[in-house]
Amino acid sequence: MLRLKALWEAKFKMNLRDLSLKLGVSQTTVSRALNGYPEVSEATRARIVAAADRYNYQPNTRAKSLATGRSMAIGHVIPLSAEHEMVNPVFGDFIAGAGEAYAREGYDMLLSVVRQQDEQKAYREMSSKRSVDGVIVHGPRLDDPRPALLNELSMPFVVHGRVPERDEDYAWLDMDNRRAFRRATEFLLDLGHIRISLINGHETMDFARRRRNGFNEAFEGRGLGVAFDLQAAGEMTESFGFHHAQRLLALPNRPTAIIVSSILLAIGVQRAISEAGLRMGTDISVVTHDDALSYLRNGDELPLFTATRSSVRDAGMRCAEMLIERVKNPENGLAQELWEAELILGQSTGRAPNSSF
Amino acid sequence: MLRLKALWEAKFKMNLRDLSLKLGVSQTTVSRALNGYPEVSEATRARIVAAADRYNYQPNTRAKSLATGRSMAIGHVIPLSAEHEMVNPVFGDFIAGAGEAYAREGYDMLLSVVRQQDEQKAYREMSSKRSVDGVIVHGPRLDDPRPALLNELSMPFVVHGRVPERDEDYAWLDMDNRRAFRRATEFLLDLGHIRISLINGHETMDFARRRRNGFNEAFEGRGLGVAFDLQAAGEMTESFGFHHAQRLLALPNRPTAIIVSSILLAIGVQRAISEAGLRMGTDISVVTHDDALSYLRNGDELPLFTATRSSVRDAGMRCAEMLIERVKNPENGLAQELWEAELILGQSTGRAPNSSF
DNA sequence: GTGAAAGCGCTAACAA
DNA sequence: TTGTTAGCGCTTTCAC
Repeated sequence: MLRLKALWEAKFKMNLRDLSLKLGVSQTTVSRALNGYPEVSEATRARIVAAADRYNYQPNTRAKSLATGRSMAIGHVIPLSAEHEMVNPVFGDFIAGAGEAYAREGYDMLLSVVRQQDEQKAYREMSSKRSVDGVIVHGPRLDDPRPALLNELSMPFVVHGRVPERDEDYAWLDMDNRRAFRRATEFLLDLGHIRISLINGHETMDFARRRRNGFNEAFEGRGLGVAFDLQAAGEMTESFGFHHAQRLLALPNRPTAIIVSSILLAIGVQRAISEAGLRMGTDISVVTHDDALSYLRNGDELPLFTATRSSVRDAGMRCAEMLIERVKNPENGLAQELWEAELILGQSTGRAPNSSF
Repeated sequence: MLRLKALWEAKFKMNLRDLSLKLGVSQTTVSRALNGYPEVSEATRARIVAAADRYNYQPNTRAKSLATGRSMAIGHVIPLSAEHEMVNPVFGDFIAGAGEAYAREGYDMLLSVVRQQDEQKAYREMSSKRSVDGVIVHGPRLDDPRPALLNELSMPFVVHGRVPERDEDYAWLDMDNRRAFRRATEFLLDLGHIRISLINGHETMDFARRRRNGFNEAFEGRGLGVAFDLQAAGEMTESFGFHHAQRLLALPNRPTAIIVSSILLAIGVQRAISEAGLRMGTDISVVTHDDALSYLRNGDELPLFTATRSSVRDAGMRCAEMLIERVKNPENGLAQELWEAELILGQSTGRAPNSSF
């Protein structure tokens, strides 16, 4: 049994010392060879690389980061929606993209899911425990304390989104939500819709404010008054979408189009429309956020709006790249990128039922 | 500038040595006091704890795990759907639950998002780089090589779900998918539905097989033939749900009820129903998987089926607890838990339009 | 081009 | 009850 263990250890739990002993060179040389330092003869390097690979040697990350002072990990603090205790579904897509960048660059991804009241503590801990080299900030809010906190902690970070009224002194990547919602609204106005409703998330979230601004701008740009009675903001849940859509559909002068700000809201809205016996795309147009990729693969036209699953994924990858860049070269300037939202308006966004087109 | 940095370091980058020097005791004593060892006088412990807290001292995790040999981190390897390059949306909920358990127990959560072909490499790396103490296995498949691999690597693990035909020699937690789908189908049969369709995920995924088995058992239990023409399995995407539902609805003898196996499929199905001008719950019943919590908070009846978002969250928490337990006491037996699915059938699952009820 | 030795920040025998 | 000391596995001067 003990022999078996020893054998097994010999095969798998190889460390730098073991390897250097086996090769008859010093640990230093092995380390240098494997880390691509130039002062190793090509012959030795080749021998070492071959052995490392033959014995399946991988450096112990904990030892490595203790020695280098870099943890080679990036932290993500995921806020749990307060009322709802659930994670925003776009998060999975963001992570998929970020994960790809981390894998490529040799970073680990550390996740911490916390309630909002524990958020600051989570960042402080990541900092004082030295568990990450940088963090991605998700879901910036009005008066968000995080950029200041992270600067105080000297923790490199990139914000996915922007803090309202404040986008000077930190690195961020954001979709142009205002522009996207303006374009979508204009598209519906062009089709002859006038009674257009917006079902949005709470405006403590930056993107929700920007989306409403874009929506309003479309009306103002046409010299039309904004129908404030058709705007709503709430929890981005199926239930809110369902109930609010029911309310809208029961209106004497109900909207002919609805712009929906999130996927969960959209599910509820769809259900309300279907239960009311209305046809999407005929009786009522719905512009929403969709699983674009799966439609695109089928060559379909999309019932689509703003940050689609695949663009969130791309954003995740880019945020990760920006942060890694920042961690490696802290002296470089702050990258700030505003992305054009993918916007393909199709099938479910038909004409207004009584438009003159 | 250098002075500022020193000041700052003094305030935040406190380490064990600094703290012990400041207190005039040895590092050992500080370590012992902070880690709750009994052989420290209460007076010293109190002083030390107070100072730690005053200077915001947190042990460096990398150093700690190098010294202890435990990394205090759990790994999750998230498979990216091959065709689709997206993360399954239930994943966010699972993570939320798991994250809570990790936070409570002082573990970090390490995520690695990989394409299926790189999956084994990801596990091997986690093992050889010593970055985690254990892993959660997601989405077990037919002939899944992971349990064997992880056993070979002596890496503690818990499977969320089960590997088909094989549930003896590893720890797992699964929803009783078979039973849940049988109950849901029976419920529809009781309401007078006969033409019931199942839109399922690919049967390489264990839960999909079990769900179909449950569905079929309900028919068999009533002495009814199973309508195989109404069963479909495909990618769990909105697009597949949409197109397949369109096909079903165009049938001369179209189903009066549809059981849908995932949230993305359901969105597509809803859209097809709405575009066809049919009413959910009146013309056609849909049994699906939903954002239960947001409805429950409103005291609504649920249009609900099997692993709801909140039960996935609970499963995540329990899997994490099982794994932590296993990491701490490897000699204990393998925990295996089969959970009853939450199942509240409501509003959208009305009677068959021409049933005799 | 290679190696010896110190040290990253912590824990855990072993002594006292 | 407290302190001394020797690592954990790696990187990185510095000397050869």
